[in-house]
Amino acid sequence: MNTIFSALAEPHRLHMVELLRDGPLTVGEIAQRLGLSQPQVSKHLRVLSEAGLVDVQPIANRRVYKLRPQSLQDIENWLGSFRRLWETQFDRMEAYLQVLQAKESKPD
Amino acid sequence: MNTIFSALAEPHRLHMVELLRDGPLTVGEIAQRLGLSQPQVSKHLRVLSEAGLVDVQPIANRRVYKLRPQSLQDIENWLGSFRRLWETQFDRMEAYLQVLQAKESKPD
DNA sequence: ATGGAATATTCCTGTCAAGGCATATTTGGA
DNA sequence: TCCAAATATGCCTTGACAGGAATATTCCAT
Repeated sequence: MNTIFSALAEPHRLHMVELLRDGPLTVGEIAQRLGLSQPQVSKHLRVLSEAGLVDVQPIANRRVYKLRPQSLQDIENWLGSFRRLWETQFDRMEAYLQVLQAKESKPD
Repeated sequence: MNTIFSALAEPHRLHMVELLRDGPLTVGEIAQRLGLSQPQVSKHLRVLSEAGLVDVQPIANRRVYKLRPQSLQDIENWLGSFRRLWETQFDRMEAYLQVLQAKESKPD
């Protein structure tokens, strides 16, 4: 999970992921569309690959990169544990303040 | 979106967010539970706050931090645009390979 | 076999961010 | 008013990472 967020933290990499959302692309195509150098793209793709966000498929000279749906599902699952935060009115702020108050008047 | 991922990319910050999932906490409590120094926690909370991931509520001496559900919803929405990747069998790899083949035999 | 295209890797450099420490700031209590 | 607790901020150092240029690698076509 940490690795995934780190990979997406880089603006160009995030952009690349969003670009691949519409289908697989080769390194050169990505470089061209984003106006980046080829080595730059290769290195970013390496990071994305190691984070499990993309898959490679060598075709002759080129390498076709595509998103790996599993990684996005991982994020989805992680988000799931927070879902009650906005589905229910799960705030607990008031309850917590009372706990603080209790500690005020009766510190351990 | 970029800011959010950057904030979550830091292991300690990710840990803090997961800690706040169970309810609001003060700076000191977070520092204690994660075994971090107080300034360390304050600085990380600042980043999380600027990314819109947490809210603060001053109570006397202390500051109670809580998750901001809206930010998590933002991630959810972002993920939404990728959902068809795993809901439908949206691969396009085969189709793309044919496009590549076409370019092979007929380059521009 | 040779050359050229597509991609990966290496080395180098500059930048930025995290951690540690000290210190400022705010607040309540004696 | 003065002190102590809780938190934030500033300064400094160090490590990691992105970008650029050059080079290595792989593959196809001739």
